Amino acid sequence: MRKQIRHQKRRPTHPGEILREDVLPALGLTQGEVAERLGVSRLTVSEILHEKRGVTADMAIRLGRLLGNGPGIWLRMQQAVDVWTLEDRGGYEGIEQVDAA
Amino acid sequence: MRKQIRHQKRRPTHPGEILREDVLPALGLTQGEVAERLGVSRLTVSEILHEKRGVTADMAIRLGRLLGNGPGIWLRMQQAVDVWTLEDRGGYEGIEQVDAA
DNA sequence: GCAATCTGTAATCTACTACATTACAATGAC
DNA sequence: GTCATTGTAATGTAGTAGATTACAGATTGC
Repeated sequence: MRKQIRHQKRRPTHPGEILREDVLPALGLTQGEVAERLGVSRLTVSEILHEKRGVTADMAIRLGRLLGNGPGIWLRMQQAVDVWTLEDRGGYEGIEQVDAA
Repeated sequence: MRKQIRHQKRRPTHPGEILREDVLPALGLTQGEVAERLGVSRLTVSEILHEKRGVTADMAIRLGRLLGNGPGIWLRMQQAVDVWTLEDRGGYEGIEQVDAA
């Protein structure tokens, strides 16, 4: 268990989960084929699918092109994970809000 | 001049510009004071203000706490700059959209 | 059963970038 | 003129994405 002071209890969905469970199965392509089309290595695809890496802006653009939906969805999902992870880790308690003059 | 095939012509506003031109002046704090409150070095603040660096998720959280508006605004702005920069640089022309099976 | 394909993953190396610290010169306020 | 503030260079650390290579464990076709 971890502290949950003022942020979401559950970690938001990692984009890799969507890719792994929904997107890729619907495409009928192997990881290697997807990697080739994206212009990245198979390892890169595999690690994203297993949530070992984040989706960078570069990867989001590639995914957006491949899937035709633009980079936004993937970036927003990744961002949510990033923020959650950092806030969960803590270290921001000392930052006090300033009152706008 | 640069190519502009199918994306925005102008680079989106860097979060540093907003911080530099609107937010910080309204606060009446020096860069050093802001840095101290954020828990980062003065150099970090200065370089963000001058758009020499991006706003990371960590910095967005810090700014969001300091200003009371959460990390979202800063992250979205940074994201827009990142995507624009990468697309402007090019290298994605080879990626063809797949038709969802 | 056997061979080929696909997948997970480890190891290694490179590159980039954020960040801290220190230092110094230029600017500005008083 | 003095002091605070700022821009910036130099240097070092750390984290992470990415490529490549290699190998072991499925899975599938025949």
